[in-house]
Amino acid sequence: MTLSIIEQIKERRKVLAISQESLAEISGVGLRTLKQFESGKGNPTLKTLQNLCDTLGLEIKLEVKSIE
Amino acid sequence: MTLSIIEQIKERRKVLAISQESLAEISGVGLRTLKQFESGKGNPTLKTLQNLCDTLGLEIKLEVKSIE
DNA sequence: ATTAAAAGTGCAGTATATGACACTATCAAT
DNA sequence: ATTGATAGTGTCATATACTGCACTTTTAAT
Repeated sequence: MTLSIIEQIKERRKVLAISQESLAEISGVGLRTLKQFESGKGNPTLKTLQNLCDTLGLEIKLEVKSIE
Repeated sequence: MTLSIIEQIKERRKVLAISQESLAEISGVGLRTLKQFESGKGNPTLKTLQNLCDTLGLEIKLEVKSIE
């Protein structure tokens, strides 16, 4: 059961015990925007994703899919 | 020298020897949109990224950044 | 049961991503 | 030098991402 990108971000935020409000402030992403993602709505841009990931100490990587 | 996400996608397309036009058609991403990305402009949405990655056999992963 | 903090939602304005069309530029071959 | 395929650009219309504000709901604590 692999988590979606958004779910992974949400999990990471919780591991770091940061509120949505704090993450929004630190990352520069609007609180309304963050709330939307975490409640399963929305379709973030790469820039927004990167802002969040940078703040959370996450790295976005592309891997060649293995032939299961 | 780490490549940007977009650059990695471009590289992958070339490895597979697919034209922008083919990739656009297969992935469902507009040709104009794809051209924009590969020429360094634009800020794709996650959905668009995933369409491209799916088609190219790439997987988007989030990793916890190692300390330095 | 109260309370406070955190998370989620409705609405509305602004910015911008997406996409189509037509065009130009570049490249690779003969 | 021509030709054909591929890549890049200008403009514009439409869709939607981003955001703030105000509000409600949920969660977690005493």
